[in-house]
Amino acid sequence: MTYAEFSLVCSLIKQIVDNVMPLDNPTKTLAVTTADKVFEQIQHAIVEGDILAGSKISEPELAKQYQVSRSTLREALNRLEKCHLVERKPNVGSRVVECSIKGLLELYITREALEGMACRQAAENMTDEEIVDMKAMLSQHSTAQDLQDGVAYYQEKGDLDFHYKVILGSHNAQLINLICGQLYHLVRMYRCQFGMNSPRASRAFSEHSRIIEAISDRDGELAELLMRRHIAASRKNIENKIAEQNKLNQ
Amino acid sequence: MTYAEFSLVCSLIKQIVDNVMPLDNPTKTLAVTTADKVFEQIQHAIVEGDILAGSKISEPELAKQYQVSRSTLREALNRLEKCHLVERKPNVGSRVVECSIKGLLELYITREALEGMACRQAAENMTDEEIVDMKAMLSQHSTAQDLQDGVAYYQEKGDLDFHYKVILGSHNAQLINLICGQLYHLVRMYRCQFGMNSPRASRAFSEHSRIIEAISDRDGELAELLMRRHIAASRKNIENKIAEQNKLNQ
DNA sequence: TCAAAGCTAATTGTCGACAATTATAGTTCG
DNA sequence: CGAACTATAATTGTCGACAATTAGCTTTGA
Repeated sequence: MTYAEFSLVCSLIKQIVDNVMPLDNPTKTLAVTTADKVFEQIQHAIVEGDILAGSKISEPELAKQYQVSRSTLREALNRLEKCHLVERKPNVGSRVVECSIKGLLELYITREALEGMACRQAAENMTDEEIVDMKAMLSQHSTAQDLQDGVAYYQEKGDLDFHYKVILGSHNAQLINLICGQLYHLVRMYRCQFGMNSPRASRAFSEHSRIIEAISDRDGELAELLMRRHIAASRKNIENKIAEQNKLNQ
Repeated sequence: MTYAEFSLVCSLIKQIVDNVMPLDNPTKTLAVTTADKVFEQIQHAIVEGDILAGSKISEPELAKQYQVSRSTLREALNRLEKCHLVERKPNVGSRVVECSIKGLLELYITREALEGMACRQAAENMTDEEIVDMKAMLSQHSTAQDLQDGVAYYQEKGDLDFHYKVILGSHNAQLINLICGQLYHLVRMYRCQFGMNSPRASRAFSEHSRIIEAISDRDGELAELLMRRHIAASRKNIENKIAEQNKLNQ
């Protein structure tokens, strides 16, 4: 196999992977144990609403459904609990987390705090290569409208890619773990369940580019401010939609 | 039993509990299952360094030591993983988390972000009763120097009480869970292992009272700013100490 | 002598069964 | 008729054993 052929195969594989599970974390480690695989399957099912939010989880039933023993399933449930997708009460059982408006707003408040700080840290700690890479990604996204099919999909992916790159750029393991490993599963769940493929795309793009500029200037304070505004704008956008809907219902 | 007697007993019980496990979270739910109890015991052992940081955990050994089956011990390990006190690699095993200076600083950066936001939310969401309660606590701490024994102890407890009250005052379940349920176990671990009964007590006290003032004025922006400075000051204090020690070693 | 391969021992992951707790349905009493 | 109690069924927690994987040591070959 020539190197050119090898590269082609690699890019094809990457494309397939991106399409099959495009919204997964960059922190995700590939599942080696069966509990891991079951965890991922249930995670997808919860995020996409195949298992209803707020519903009770029957251990024997799910174990049978996924063809594993109850111990293995419990192991999977433990990981789901770690990323706040299920809650467990001792001697009572597990429930899928509920999606409430209050919960959604609390999540955005928390994101504002954490990602704001991550952005400040990114301005301080990102390598020059990482910054170049991020600029390249952004300019690629700006010319990506010719990808006719699945525009909303690519918008969401573009947004996530940007945020992930900033978070990883903080080089702060604590922040990375909290945001990518825990919060973002919930974010994705809310996006799926509330059908939030936000129509803020164009504005978000210009906000993204200003944030990158601040990071590139190594201006941590500005970078944090802009990221917080960016997330707060999303939150207010949601609040407005809710207020609108309430007005219609009255 | 008269009501007066009942009250006396209650206060005595509270005092005992406070002394036995004074530094525990307000979010802690009492252990009902044996896995819970084992979890708490190992947690204490890790935080206080009885189980060395960075050391490998042998499941069979610990199971025998705590007189439980390996499944139960694994359940406990899962909860320890949830509060970032142990890390697990599939098919390899669990290790107690390492205490590094980098990790400590990352932890404080994260606290700054989260507690800063919690403080802003507290200014917006705390009830008047909660504010009164917090002011009372502060004035009690200011006159508590007559508690001769264990000054450092009471200083630490006072500091934690203050922070807990602010965090709970945010009324944001996400923030409360992240900070109290996860970060603070690590904070306590670092405090124990690095012997950090900070000598910033007097300055910290005045900082606390200014924060409460801002909350009382419902000035969220100022409250956040002051809390972030308060935590950043702790961090810088640590950084200075480390720099000092490095100079001595050279 | 050093590196690599193979083997043994120990550790982790998974399973099914039993014990303890909780939920449910039926019954009885006021 | 409704509320409280009781007995049964179902679910969760815990246990010990087996399978799969990894680590350490010995052996073999260059």
